[in-house]
Amino acid sequence: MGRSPCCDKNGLKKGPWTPEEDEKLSRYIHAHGAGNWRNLPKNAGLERCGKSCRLRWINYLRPDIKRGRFSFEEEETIIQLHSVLGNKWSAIAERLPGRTDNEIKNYWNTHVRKRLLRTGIDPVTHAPRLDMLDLSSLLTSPQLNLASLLRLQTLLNPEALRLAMSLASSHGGGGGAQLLQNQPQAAVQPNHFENIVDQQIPPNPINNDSFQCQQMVQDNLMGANLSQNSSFENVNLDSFSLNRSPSIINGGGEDERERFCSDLLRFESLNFEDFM
DNA sequence: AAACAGTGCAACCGCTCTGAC
DNA sequence: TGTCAGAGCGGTTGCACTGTT
Repeated sequence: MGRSPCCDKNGLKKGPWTPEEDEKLSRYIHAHGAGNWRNLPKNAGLERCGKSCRLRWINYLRPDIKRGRFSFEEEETIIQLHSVLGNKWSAIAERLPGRTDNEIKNYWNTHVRKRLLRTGIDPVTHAPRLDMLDLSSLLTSPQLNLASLLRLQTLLNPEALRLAMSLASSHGGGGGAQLLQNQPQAAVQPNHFENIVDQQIPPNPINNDSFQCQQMVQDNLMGANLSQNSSFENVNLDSFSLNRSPSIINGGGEDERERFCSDLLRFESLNFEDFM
C-alpha cells in the first residue's frame, strides 16, 4: 500500500502488515505498553520503523477500535464537529469513541465531502456554495420578509448574508437590508460557542429523534476544547428540527443519508415556511 | 466471462508542532 | 537554546473490491 517504501534504505519492511507482524506488535504492547516507538520495533522483533508500528497500533490494532460502517449519528457528529474544528481529525476522533483520526479523515474525503459537494454545501466552510444559489429568486419570493431573514441569518455564512443583503438592496429591499445590518451584533458575531451550549433545547415529543440528535451534538460540543477562532457560526440548533424517520437514525441507506443531509444543510432546498 | 472503470481504504511520506531534557 | 522523540496533519499512493460494459 501507499507510495514506495522510504525505509528500504534502512532494510526495514514497508507495506501491508502480515498477521504475524500484527501478533508480534500486539503481544509486545500488551506486555510492555506503547511508547518509545523508536526502540519498540527492535525490542518486538519487527523489521519496521517505529512510526509504522505506531500507526499500525493506533489505526488498526488498538483493542478499542470500532470497525465497520459509520452510523448516521457518527456521520452527523463528524459534520458538526468539522464545522467547528475544521480538519482537526484527532480532535474530532476524541468525540467519536473507537474511531481513529485516519479513519475519520478517509471517511470524510471519500464519503462526506463528496456528499456535501453533491448537495451544494462547501465542505470547507459548511456554507451553501454561492455559485449554486439563486438568491435573486429567493429574495423576490413573496414569502420573504424581515422576520424570516432574521431567523435565517442564524444559519447563514456571513458571506452569503452580505450577498443577500446586497441583492436585497438592489431589489428595492434596502429597508430590510438596513434593518438587518442594525440588528444587535450578538446575533451575527461568529464563534460564540457558549451561545450554542447554553441553549436549552426542550424535548420535542413529536420529533424526539431530532432532539436526540441535537442533544448528541450538544453533548459532543460541550466537551470540545474550542478555539475562539473557530469557524462555527452562531447556529441555532433549534432550526434543525427536521422530521426524520427512525429507520434513518438507525443506519439508513446512502440515499436516505444524502437526502437527510441535503435537507439539513442544503440552503437552496430549505423550506422557508418552516422558518416563518 | 473478461476487461475496464470507479471507489474505498490502509498505509505511506514529508512536514510542523510540542514537550522533555 | 538546541536537540530529539513523539504526535498530528495534509496529501498521496496503489491494492482490493465492486460495478459496468
